[in-house]
Amino acid sequence: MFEKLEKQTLSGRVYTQLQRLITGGEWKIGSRIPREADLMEQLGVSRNTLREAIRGLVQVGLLETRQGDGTFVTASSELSAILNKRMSRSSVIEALELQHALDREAAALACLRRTDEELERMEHYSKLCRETLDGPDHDAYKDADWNLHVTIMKASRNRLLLDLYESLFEKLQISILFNRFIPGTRYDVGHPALISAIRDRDPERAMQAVDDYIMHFKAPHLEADDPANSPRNGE
Amino acid sequence: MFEKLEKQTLSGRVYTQLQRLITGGEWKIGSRIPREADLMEQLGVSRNTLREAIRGLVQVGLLETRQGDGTFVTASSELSAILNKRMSRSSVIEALELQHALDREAAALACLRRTDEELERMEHYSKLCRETLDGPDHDAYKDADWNLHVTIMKASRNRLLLDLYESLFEKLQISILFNRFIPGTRYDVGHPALISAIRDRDPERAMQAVDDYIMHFKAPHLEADDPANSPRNGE
DNA sequence: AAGAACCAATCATCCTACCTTTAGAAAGGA
DNA sequence: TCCTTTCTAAAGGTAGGATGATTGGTTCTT
Repeated sequence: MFEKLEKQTLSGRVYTQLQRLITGGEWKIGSRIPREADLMEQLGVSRNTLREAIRGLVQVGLLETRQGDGTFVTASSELSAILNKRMSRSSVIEALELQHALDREAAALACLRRTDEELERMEHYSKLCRETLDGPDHDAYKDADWNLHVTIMKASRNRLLLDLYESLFEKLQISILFNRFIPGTRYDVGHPALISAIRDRDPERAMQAVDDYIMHFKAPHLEADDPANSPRNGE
Repeated sequence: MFEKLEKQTLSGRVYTQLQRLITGGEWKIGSRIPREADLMEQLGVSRNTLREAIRGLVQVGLLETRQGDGTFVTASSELSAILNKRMSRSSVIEALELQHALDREAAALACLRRTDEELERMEHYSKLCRETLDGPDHDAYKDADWNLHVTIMKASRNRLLLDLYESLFEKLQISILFNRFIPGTRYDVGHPALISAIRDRDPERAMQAVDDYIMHFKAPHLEADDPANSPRNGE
């Protein structure tokens, strides 16, 4: 009969609006948001209402306030922010094992669902990896590697996997850099095998390829840090 | 030389205290927390400060306020609360694929890291599943099945996997129930094979067992709901 | 040029006041 | 007695002001 009318608190609506600005990219990560007085005026709400909304975004991890300085954007999605919080209590090993799980699933799904266009993009980034592996520009390799993985995630057609994966970003970057300087191994070794499997739509081989390169990443961390060896895994 | 002095805002500290009460279980899910006036007094802070903390917990998803009624506990961990928010926008298929990824990894790790005591618990729950599968008590089967999976997760010695898994609970329960009423298949089929593999510490067989039973769960959802068939996967 | 003192911007906290919603009690009518 | 309506107290929602604390930059002194 009637459409149900808005049933959210004012500060809740302000929260949503600000959140949209952040996730939508209007407010870039690292930038300072307008001061309280300006936002009060632009939004037409009182100081308390605005502050409650901002406090919510701070606790979720999207904003960070520094007294005497301003309020700054620190993350772009709630999931990624909370997962970051959670991740700070996790070991690199745990993150790697999660990556392993996600990579395997995505690789298998990508075999079934990938488009030719996506396959081309994978090959492009793989080529970039090869080219930058021994070069001086560490970031270039890192980016190419990351883009390759994300492309595979997207080809799996599962936003949930992709969102989780992107939230792992920071923790995994550490590992990528960490491993890059270990001599005697080429860490793009898994890429060609993986992409070839995805090209042939062969999930078994794809997962095997993932196993292989995750093993390489994991090995250096394992000696001193295997949870099986240190029962300090409590809360 | 000097211990670094507290560097958190007051409302931030209040947030942490309240959060501990929730995650610690002092404040049960569904219960109403003391009213603002009482908390102000007990914590020794002003209403604004308290409200900012509460607002934070509301946005994270741990609390829910109802004007004129009170404030109630709705979840017990930040990750699970946010993941629930996120999950409500996901299909059952996406959740199942994430479960697949987590189950596989946990099964493989459990092969390496399980204790004999954990193996016994798995066998216990598996037995419970068999006994309750055809019985009238749906919840008993659901619980046994869930406990079995969680035991495997714990045996993997990776808190991160376990936390994510527990956050999937609600969405996956739907699927478990959904599948239980499809005739002609016994859905505990995968359990014996999985546990046998974990007993023998054989990751390959364990993962194969996971593949098998997830396939069963997934099949009924697939016909109408394969993301590969419907390109409505955007945001 | 280096250091100290100052100042303006900004968030943090607290306070009081009033409004809106809700649940439940009280009153009234059938 | 039972149902409906009305009233009321309690709880959270919103508002605006006053003051304190921190930070970054500027200006002044040496």
